Amino acid sequence: MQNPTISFELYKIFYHAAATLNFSKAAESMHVTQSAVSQAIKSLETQLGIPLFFRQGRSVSLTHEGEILFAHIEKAFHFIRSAEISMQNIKSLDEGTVFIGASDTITRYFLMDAIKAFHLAYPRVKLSINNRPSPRSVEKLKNGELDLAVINLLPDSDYEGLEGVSLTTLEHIFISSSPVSAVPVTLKTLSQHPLVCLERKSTTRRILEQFFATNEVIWEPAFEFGSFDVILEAVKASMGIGFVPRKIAAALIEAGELSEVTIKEPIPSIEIGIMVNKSKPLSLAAKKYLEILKNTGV
Amino acid sequence: MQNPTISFELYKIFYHAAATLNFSKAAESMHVTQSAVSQAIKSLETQLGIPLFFRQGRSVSLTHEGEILFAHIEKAFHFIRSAEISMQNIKSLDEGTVFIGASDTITRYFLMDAIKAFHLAYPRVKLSINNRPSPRSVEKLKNGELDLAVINLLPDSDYEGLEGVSLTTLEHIFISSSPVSAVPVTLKTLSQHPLVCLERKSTTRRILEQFFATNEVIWEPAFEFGSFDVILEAVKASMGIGFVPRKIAAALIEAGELSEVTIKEPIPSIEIGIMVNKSKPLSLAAKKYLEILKNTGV
DNA sequence: TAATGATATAAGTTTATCTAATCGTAAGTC
DNA sequence: GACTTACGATTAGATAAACTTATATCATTA
Repeated sequence: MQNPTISFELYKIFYHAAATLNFSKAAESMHVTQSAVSQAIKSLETQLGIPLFFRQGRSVSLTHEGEILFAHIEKAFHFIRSAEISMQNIKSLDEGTVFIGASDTITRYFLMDAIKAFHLAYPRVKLSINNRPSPRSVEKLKNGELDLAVINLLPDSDYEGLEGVSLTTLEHIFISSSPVSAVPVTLKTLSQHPLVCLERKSTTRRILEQFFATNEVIWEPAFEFGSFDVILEAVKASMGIGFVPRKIAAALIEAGELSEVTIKEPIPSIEIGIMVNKSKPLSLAAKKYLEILKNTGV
Repeated sequence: MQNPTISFELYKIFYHAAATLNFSKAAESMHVTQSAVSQAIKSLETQLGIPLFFRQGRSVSLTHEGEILFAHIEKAFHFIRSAEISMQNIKSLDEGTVFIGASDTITRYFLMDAIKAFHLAYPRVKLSINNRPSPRSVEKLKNGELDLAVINLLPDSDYEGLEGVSLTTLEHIFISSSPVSAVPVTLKTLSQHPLVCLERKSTTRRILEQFFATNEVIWEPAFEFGSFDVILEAVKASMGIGFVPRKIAAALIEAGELSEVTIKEPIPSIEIGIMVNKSKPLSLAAKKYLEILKNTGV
């Protein structure tokens, strides 16, 4: 006798009936009639083959077996209630997490304002920022680990299953501690100076290599560092000419601590884009973050 | 927006779907079609207003929110499952408790065999024997604390709401350490001897008092004790003539350690009966115990 | 004794759930 | 690359479950 399992809905009704020990009040609290509760309880008792209540006159009480059942169902009920509260909170942005992938650089220079604004607007929603190089973020996006990723859009990459929009253009410049020339110099001229750049696997480095290759200039970096911070310091210390996104050097150039070295050849720029997984529905929180990110004029 | 609450049944379906991450398999395990699961999940997502799964191609996975929901629902599910297992066990007499009320004396001399037999037959079912005087057992029976009570049936008691059957008749006799007379003596004669009897509130004592009163014989006990064991010892020590249920003295009379003192006047006897609460359904275990009790020739 | 407060029951209706059939799509296979 | 398989979505109609209304029943209380 493989029984057609008992509907969980009956347990909900049982919970209310057992908790109040009054079918009419239980019915009221569930917005149904007393008759419905009465029938549901009867059905549960029949299906279990065990009487759960005993009715004496106008009051009902639990049988011993009913109490055993209630002890279990009560716990189950509370877990379901807390599940529903959790879902409520997620909807009202009172809890939840947005999983974001982005490189260190992008996080620091493009996401920070949005992160701050989001936290101000929805202080209970966590932002889990996964700092990985763009290709890793793309992977994680594809297998659903991330809600969204802000990455360097590379023309030859495989973005199947994803979709996104360009957020901004990342312009690169050369910088030095003091002006090199009043007029733009050629790349060839520039390559005579020691160059300070990011380590090999980075996007910025790839841009740089491609730039030299396209213009058929032989070069070699004098220094390689892991972060733009260190590069800026190195350039300030006159160790050489640096290659960084304009945005990163902007403040220091403004302050007169660094100078831009203009180049005759047009420096390639790259797109920064927001990507999401086409088949993964965006949570409300993620949508809100996206909104803020797009509005926080980058 | 006071929402018509979500059917718990949907959570059951969600549990299976999330646990297998395969709607078809989940459907199979619930003996429904894949379509039903698909629709139920969709309905749950709609009602919650939160996507729970993301479908990419032929595989589904949980969204972050889906995982949060699952974490809760999983626990609830297990509690319900254990509730159902408990109910199963109760039905198969693999667990459960029978609550029985009876006086010490009745328990010892009338229930013990049945208790042993029951325990042998259903070793996992507990017997909770509540040893109280009969009137207390009747009270507890009325308010549902007991499944059944074995009590002295007194003609003037209020057994409303209860029902029961007579189990046996409790015959009382007088006993002494050695034969008093070859022929029955009168109650008056007997009252000349020191009498050893049970304490005032007991049923046996009441019977005795009533017996003397009916026959208009003035008397006073020489000794009052709290249990029949002590009375038997006192009589054996020739401290006086005792008044006890025949059943209790039978073995000792048989062994020649005590003698019955026969009386001219007919000694009243009392009925011992099994009572249950009319409106409280008997558990299967209680039914089985009753059965055994009735068959264990008392 | 009548009124009240509670549950049970019967009949009919509504609603929710399920099935069957079909489609769409990604992933394997030859 | 075409074929096949595995899986989920969708639709429409069928079925069963759940609910409501109305009434009966019963014990308590006024």
